[in-house]
Amino acid sequence: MPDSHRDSGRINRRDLIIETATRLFSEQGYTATSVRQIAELVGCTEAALYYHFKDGKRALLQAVLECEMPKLTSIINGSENATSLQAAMKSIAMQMDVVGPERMAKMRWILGEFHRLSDEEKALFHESHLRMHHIIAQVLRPFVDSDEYASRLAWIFFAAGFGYGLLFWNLEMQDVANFSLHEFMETLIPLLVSRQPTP
Amino acid sequence: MPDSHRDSGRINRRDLIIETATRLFSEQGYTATSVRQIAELVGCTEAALYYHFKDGKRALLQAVLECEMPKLTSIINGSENATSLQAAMKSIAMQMDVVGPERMAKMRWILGEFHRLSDEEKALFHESHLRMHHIIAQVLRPFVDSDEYASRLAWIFFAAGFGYGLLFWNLEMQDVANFSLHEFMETLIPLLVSRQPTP
DNA sequence: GTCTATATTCGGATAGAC
DNA sequence: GTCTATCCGAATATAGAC
Repeated sequence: MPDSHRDSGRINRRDLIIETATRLFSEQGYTATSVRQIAELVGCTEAALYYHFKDGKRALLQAVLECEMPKLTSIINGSENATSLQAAMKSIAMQMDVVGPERMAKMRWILGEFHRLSDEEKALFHESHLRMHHIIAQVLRPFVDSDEYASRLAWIFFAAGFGYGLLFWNLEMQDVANFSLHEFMETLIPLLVSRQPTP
Repeated sequence: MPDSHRDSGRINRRDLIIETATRLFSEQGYTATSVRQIAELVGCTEAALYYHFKDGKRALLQAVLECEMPKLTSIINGSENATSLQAAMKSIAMQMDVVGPERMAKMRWILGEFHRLSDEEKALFHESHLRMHHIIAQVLRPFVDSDEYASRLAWIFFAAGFGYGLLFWNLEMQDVANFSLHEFMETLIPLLVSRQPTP
């Protein structure tokens, strides 16, 4: 990977292309987005785009997938020093609200495109989500009896938050049902902290 | 809508087209699927397809969306006469396992395509999911103190199951993490039944 | 209802000049 | 690195014969 330096305050063209492609793929889907359209929005020609991504559209997809997968874990900021299970979960839930529509759009897109990705591309997400789960489990660990239970609780919390986001933000259920993320978490978290390992 | 009768055991061609389109849209996405390909699989020409759907591909999408939205609620079969909150949830969870990859694939596809649908098309799903939530809430209602709490619990249960399905089946986390739907529910349900309205 | 044939537009991709 | 010009295949859609 070549150094992606900035020249005089503007990000270089290659990065701009990736950025633009990410937006368009997320909004329209991979196949529905044409190289032509990306080039237009970037402000260059298709030929220029093929200079940066020799293998064409597919290489661009690759780059988009590899890019900005990192800060998924930033969701946990500040949760490390929570003093109770309840506080830890609340802290994570707060961060979830900040994820915002931008990242959610990309998530939604990948969800739809996932089964068509190659094994290597899939592995990227598996790794990223496992890391995410692992960090949540670590944050919860001090307040439960076993690693095993921390892991389960982390999956449940992850899945519930994920499901809420998709139902209410992605499928726009918020337009027809009154249940804010805050209310959701206010109801869920007390339930999740109510018990230790299997009764 | 004209009568979709069968002629001598075979479903009529219009229905066959919808069925085929549903499969292809789910697998490849709307834009990635060509009218040509649908016609080939159906075993007719594009022209024949345009006879059945005068407004072309978009009309086909419409038909696919309107079709088979019903039996979402069949998930609740047998849960009506549960004798405890725990039993009711378990019963619903069991049915979820039966939904199978076919419906899940369509769900996944719609999730990705949703934000590009028209308001009328979106309304179809809002209605369907609200009905789903409402039925779950009704099943849970006898075992909790208020309609309000039944509603919240139903959303949580819905979102958690939804999130599990997408994470483990759709994003194929089952390949890299050991957490079966059974284990998930075995852990979640006891937590959800542990308390009544806000403490 | 279904076909053949065709119009037309748009897609990804490349060659070669600058 | 970026452009102009171009190739070619595939897409949606329609006309008109049977």
